[in-house]
Amino acid sequence: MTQKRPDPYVTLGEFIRRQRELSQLSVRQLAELCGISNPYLSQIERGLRMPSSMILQSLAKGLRISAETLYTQAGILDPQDAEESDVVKAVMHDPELSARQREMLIDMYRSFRQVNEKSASV
Amino acid sequence: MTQKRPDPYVTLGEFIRRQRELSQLSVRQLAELCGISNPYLSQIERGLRMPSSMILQSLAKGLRISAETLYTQAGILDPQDAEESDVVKAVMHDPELSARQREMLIDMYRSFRQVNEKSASV
DNA sequence: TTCGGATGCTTGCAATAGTTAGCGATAATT
DNA sequence: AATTATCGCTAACTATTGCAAGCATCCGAA
Repeated sequence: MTQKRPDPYVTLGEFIRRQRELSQLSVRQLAELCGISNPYLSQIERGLRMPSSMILQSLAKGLRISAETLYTQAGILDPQDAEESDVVKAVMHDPELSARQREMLIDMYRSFRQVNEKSASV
Repeated sequence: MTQKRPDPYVTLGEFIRRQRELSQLSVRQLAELCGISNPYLSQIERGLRMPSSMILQSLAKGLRISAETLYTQAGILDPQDAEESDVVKAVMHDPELSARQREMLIDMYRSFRQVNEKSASV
């Protein structure tokens, strides 16, 4: 556990917006990717609408994130998983990788996190 | 691995009804337990209505089943997610990465695995 | 400047989720 | 037999989701 969590109390909409911006997508682009209308996505991000299960599933696919994570963010699923540094742990425990491959994956992961942190602070 | 599935093609409603009957509950009883109206539960079980995320969550609690199981039954969560490697799952769950970064990590991981498989078989 | 395109947002409207009231059937009690 | 209670379901309604059309702003090119 336990990297620091960005914010314990983000709403689903804020989370989606953040993910979208991290992916450098406009509202319209993500909306089309998910097969939903752009005004509706805008409303979801601002918390004016509560998307149905199907819409959430589409959003998860569009953002390439697990639906469970979205549900957890939405407060719909119990937040027992949703760990951040689990990536490192899982990589470390995978017996099918070589030591060198593990190292590369972890380095790459950490550099991504670092880059994101810097761009987020601006 | 995953529990054995009762039936490959049960609908969400059929699944809920079966669970309810297993629990020896009437429609009204389960409905009250979940805080929803009994006609609505009846409609869900017969496949006439598609419950929202919140309702599904209530049903999961009432039936003492993990919400993920219900979501999978509803075809909302991909069952194949459960079969992914821990690394892929962890990457998919990481909310701090962008969609593109996740994709790159997963691609890289898979190519590693593939390379190892080939060299191992020789 | 003026135009064209991309950005996010507002506004009605159609479709569907979810409710309250109540019906007909069955079963147990009096 | 009559009453009472519980069963699942129908009907009619309200509330909310999700969409198409369009507005206002900004930015780069002519």
